[in-house]
Amino acid sequence: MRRIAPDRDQLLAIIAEVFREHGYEGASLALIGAATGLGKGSLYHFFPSGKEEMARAVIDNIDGWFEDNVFAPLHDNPDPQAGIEHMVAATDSYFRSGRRVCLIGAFALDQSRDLFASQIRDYFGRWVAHLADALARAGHRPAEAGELAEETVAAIQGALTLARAADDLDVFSRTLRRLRMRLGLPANI
Amino acid sequence: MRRIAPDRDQLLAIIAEVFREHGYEGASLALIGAATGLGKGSLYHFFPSGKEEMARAVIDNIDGWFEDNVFAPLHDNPDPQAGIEHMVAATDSYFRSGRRVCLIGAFALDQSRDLFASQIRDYFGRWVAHLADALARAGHRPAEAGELAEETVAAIQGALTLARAADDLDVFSRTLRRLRMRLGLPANI
DNA sequence: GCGACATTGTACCGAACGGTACAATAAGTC
DNA sequence: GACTTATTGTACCGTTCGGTACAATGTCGC
Repeated sequence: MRRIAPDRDQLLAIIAEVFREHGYEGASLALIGAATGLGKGSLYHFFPSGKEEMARAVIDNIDGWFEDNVFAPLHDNPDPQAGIEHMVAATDSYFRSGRRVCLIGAFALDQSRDLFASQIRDYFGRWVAHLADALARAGHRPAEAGELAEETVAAIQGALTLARAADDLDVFSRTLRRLRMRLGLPANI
Repeated sequence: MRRIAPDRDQLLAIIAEVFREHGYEGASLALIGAATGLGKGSLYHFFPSGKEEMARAVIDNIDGWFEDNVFAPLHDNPDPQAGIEHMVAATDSYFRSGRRVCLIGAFALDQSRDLFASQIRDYFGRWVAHLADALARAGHRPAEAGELAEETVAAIQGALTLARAADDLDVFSRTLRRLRMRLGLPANI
């Protein structure tokens, strides 16, 4: 019964890639069908409310990944520095060193933000909050920790945009290197 | 006869706003027609190659505005600090303190980047190059100036994304304040 | 085997898409 | 006035859009 669960993760990953590459409007059901190998019958079986439900599920899935691999380590690791280190590494890995774009960031920019406003706000809000918390525990003053957290998350988003605009992956790795320094992490791991 | 878009610059500004809000795919000719008050006959009269030509003209128009109001001051002002100050003010003004999104940045994220790749790369490349030049003239070591310029442009893009995601304009103004400090500008003007 | 449910392919819908054709009208210019 | 060009409205094109209907097939417990 529940064995669709592991498959569902793969399915959502494929659909996410289509949304990532084409945006919400540009990701047609034809593209999604071609990428997943599923016809409309199957797609509407798994997502009865159609494209919007697919996008919502994709965002939830990404949010869950970040919750497990980024936010929770930031919050749970008794050593805040180690948690932050983990965040940087997971971020680099997730965005494939700049090859991948942030789907939720891309959604935030156009009209589709209105559809998913609360999910988008929640995702970025939790990222900033958990990072600020870890920075505060690492010794930063609370106000400074909040600003540095916001600056860090924004820098990652901006680096993804700029890396894709310039078609130069080094933009992203340079940004992570600078952030690492600013966050008080050792230069190399 | 009352014209809604008397001159080309105003027309392009209106079309730009539609692309900004809906993205390239989402900006339908119906939306563009409604926003400009022009029917398809007029739109195809001014832009014979259709939507792609409209987008290209809009990007050129934005690029030209930045050339005149941001890049040239950075390059021409004999006082590099004053040029950088001008850039920050013009940027704040152009993006309406975070209310507006960067159309070219948004285009860079999805599939439409492929259509406009060279224009997008050029825009950001010149922004970074001119800012780096001004920073070098202001006393930064060349390598450091390049990194700081890249960091600054990326931070602006990221702040626009985050401000819209969080629906909080303060994100943008806080970012500009931090950038101002890092760029060696006085805290207040 | 059976029945129950999960999954799929396919044909179809109305609406919207980008784009074209072209005649009607407006605006100069002489 | 007439001639020329710029601009516009409208009807239309083929295609694709997101979405629906539903019968056929697969998969499972029993």
